[in-house]
Amino acid sequence: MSPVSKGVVIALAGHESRSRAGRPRRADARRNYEQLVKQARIAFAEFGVDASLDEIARRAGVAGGTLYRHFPTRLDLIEAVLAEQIAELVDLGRGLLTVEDDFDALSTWLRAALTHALTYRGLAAAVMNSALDRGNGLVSTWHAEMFEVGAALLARARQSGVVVAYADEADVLKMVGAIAWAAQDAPDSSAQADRLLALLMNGLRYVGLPHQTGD
Amino acid sequence: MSPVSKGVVIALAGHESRSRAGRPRRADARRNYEQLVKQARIAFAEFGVDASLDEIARRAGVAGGTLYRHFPTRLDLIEAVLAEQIAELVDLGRGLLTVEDDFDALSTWLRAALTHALTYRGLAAAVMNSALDRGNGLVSTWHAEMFEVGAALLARARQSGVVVAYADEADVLKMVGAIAWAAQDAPDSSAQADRLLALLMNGLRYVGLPHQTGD
DNA sequence: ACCTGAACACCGTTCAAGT
DNA sequence: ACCTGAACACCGTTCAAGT
Repeated sequence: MSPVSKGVVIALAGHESRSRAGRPRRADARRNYEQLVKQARIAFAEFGVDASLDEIARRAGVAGGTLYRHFPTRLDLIEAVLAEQIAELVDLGRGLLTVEDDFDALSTWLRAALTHALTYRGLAAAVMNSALDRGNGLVSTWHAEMFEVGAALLARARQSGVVVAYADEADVLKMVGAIAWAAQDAPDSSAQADRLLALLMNGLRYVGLPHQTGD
Repeated sequence: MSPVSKGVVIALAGHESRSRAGRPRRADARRNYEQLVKQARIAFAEFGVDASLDEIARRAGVAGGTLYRHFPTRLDLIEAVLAEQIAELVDLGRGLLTVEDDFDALSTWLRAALTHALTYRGLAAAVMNSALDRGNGLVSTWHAEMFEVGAALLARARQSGVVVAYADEADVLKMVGAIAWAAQDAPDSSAQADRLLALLMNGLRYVGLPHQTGD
């Protein structure tokens, strides 16, 4: 509610409380915006990516057209819902960059990224994935920041030799999203996610040359 | 066309050429069935899981109701399209069980499974994933066979000590599906799939105890 | 036994009319 | 500037009527 607590999100999203022209929003527009995000959050948590936009508008107490005015595409609405979570992930990552143990820092952050990716029934994973597909043309500013901090953590661990040299930044983040997607609807969802992450971390860890069978 | 070349598929699917009662299909019903699968294959390849069933029926020259008569759910239609590919994968796996190098055999099969999972715009990966989620209540007979042959290859490699002991059968197959999903829409799709599979194989390979940092 | 095609409920999207 | 609500095109699904 207060400008202070909303500061981070506004800085990242940049369209919560002011229109494209930069002027402050009309009171009803602002209220509608907030209600839409709130109801979208609930709907996405329940139904995942396929949640009905019509239903979200209805629950927010606005007509369909209003939803479209605020969020021209489904992705715009999704991003508004994810913004806060991603900002937290970025903050965590920056803190971890100062932690001594490179591998632990990377491992901790990837675990947090996995937890994020698991939210909203695989929706976050899907968005992460498509953001990574676009390379530099990432979906949003905060995805770019998320990528940067993850890349920094990996690069650091790689340079100090605890992680294999061929581990690519985008690949590793892709794997995290992939794990979330795979474990999403499993009966033992979070347990499986844990095991799959362990498999990934094992693949990342440098333990010397693998013994060759042939030559 | 000949009973011989269609033998495998019929044996697995069990509803191509005869009705549930076991009697041979009427000629028009059989023709419709085949046209529907053929057009579905084309549509799934182009649009992925979300291909319009209406459009498939239209292109097959039948009314909507006819599609529903043959394939009560979307999954039924998808399975009919995937049946042949999965049968080939099972055959390959059985052959690989007699190959000497355990790790190479597993690696080769997982690569083939990944190629399969990449078909139809991620559709095959999604079906594999949901099949694995159901555990013993797998989606279809041929998914059960696919799981069995993959599990056998992994168990063999694990027992001879070239693969880490904690590698779970379902987990590894899940990862293959996940990799396919992740790489699906990437600009360098197949190259990324290769790299991610390499990461997985590195995580599977047993190379001795990882060096501990703490205790 | 099998197919057709109309009917239904639901969806996302657009846009003229309002305030 | 912003919202409403009707209109549109499209979708999956059901089912009575046909052959």
